[in-house]
Amino acid sequence: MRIGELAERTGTSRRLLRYYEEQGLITPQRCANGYRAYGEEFVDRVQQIRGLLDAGLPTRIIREILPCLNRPRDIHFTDATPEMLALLERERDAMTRRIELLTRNRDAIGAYLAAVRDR
Amino acid sequence: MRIGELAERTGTSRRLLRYYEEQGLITPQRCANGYRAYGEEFVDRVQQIRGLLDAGLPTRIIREILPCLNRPRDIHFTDATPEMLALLERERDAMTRRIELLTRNRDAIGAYLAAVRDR
DNA sequence: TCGAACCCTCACACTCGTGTGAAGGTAAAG
DNA sequence: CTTTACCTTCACACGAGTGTGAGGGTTCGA
Repeated sequence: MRIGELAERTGTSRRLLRYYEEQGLITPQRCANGYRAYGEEFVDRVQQIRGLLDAGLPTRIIREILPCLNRPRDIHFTDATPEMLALLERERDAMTRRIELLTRNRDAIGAYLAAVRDR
Repeated sequence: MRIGELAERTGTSRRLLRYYEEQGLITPQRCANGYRAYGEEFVDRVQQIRGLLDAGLPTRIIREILPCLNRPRDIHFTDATPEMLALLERERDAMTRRIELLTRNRDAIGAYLAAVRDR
């Protein structure tokens, strides 16, 4: 798969895919002509990256935790240092707080919309 | 209340409060000496702004929808144009998608942590 | 063989939410 | 009166994401 197709299938721009690569988040193969070649698994990978970025994690952290998360079954325990685990716990808790905040705000907007509709 | 106290009570920085003002999200009074003077209601207001920013809304949008949301009971139906309502619906739906994404990612991290713990 | 639609790198520049620090005014307490 | 802890504005900088354009290569179908 070349960059255009991956961009289309993940809903990102080519630009952004190159940016993620520059940040060390994905490292596609290269064809003889220099074109990037992505496997099927990159679709999921990119979506996970977008999810984590959206969760507020900086690329720096994502780069570190991605190796632990990218194999759904065969988890990499090896490179999970204690610091890494503590970091993950903190991030998970921050995400929980974030989800609550987001839910409250969404519901506030929802309540407003409902009130207007019932007017 | 001056800026320092508001910053402390809302968990933001003074810098950020000035930025929100610059963006037209809050407009505190001014004392004779030029100091910003905030009323009690700004605590809630700032927290709501932070919630919406965290939800991914840009200040531009927040500036528009805040007048509709800032009075919990006495909602401003008046300035809720159809475009505004459509915007709010879109944002609410985007927030829902965002919550789902965030939850999935948090759970993935949680599952990883649980797996490591059970090793 | 030509053109369209891809791809490449490099680079400048903008937005948005923040941090940080400089240079200076003010207020209150020792 | 001086120190300390506020406050003011202004400005530079960063990270993440994104647009745009220059200058150039590749692939493929008409």
